[in-house]
Amino acid sequence: MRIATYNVNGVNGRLPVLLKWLEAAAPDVVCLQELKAPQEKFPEQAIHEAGYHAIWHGQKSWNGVAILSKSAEIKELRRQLPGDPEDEQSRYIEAIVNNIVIACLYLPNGNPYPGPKFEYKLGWLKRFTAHARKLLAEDVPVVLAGDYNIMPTELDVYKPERWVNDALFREEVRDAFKKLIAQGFTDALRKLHPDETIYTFWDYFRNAYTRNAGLRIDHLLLSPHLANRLLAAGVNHEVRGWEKSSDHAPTWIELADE
DNA sequence: ATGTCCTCTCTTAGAGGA
Repeated sequence: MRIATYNVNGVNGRLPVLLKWLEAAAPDVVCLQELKAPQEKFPEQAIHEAGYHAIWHGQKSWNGVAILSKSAEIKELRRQLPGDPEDEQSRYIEAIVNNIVIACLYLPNGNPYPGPKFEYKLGWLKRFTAHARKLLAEDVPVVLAGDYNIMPTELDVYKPERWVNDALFREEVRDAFKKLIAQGFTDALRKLHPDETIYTFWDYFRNAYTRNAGLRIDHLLLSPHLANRLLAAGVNHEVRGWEKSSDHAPTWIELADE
């Protein structure tokens, strides 16, 4: 079973790229972020015609998350991160697919640092960590997949020294990621490729992709059950080179059948 | 500071976000 996460950066603007990738990679489950589309503008029909069921939580202009599934039923659990009823940003959706809890998240960017956006990011991380702890306590298989907007270590940044005061790499944010992991989650790509340079994002500016000036900010974290089933993990980095591509590349894992 | 590309609007240019 293959599960992928992909920040599409505009689900309608990137629809040809998304469909081309879905056909080529044929993942079983997909978490999408940055739909940048209101609920009613999600390209439901095109996704269905590509062979996928879908649930999504849209928002005008920004954010927006979706879960796609090729064959298995999607049973929605929630479409909001618990802990703040005031939070109206569409950044979280959660469902059961194939007996696995799939949490699809789009963590706040948090720039500029310091400021209210950075504080919002830290608050979101705190709520997310608490919710992830609850999921673990339920003792069910869980994947936390999405755009975390966090480079966990220096290995995940092309030039770490330039990013120390950026909200994607600030110490507070990396510490929060460590705490999340320490609860019992496994960073799937790092487990299988501990020393490799792996990026999932390349800025549109300054030919970042051709220079391979990238960041690893899209992650799939696995509960202990699933970490034992992990067979392979990688990035479809070539997708980033396609015309009219998102600035992210799809990131995936392969799990053994039970 | 800048670069690029998305979406939306007091729309065909500029703002805001990443």
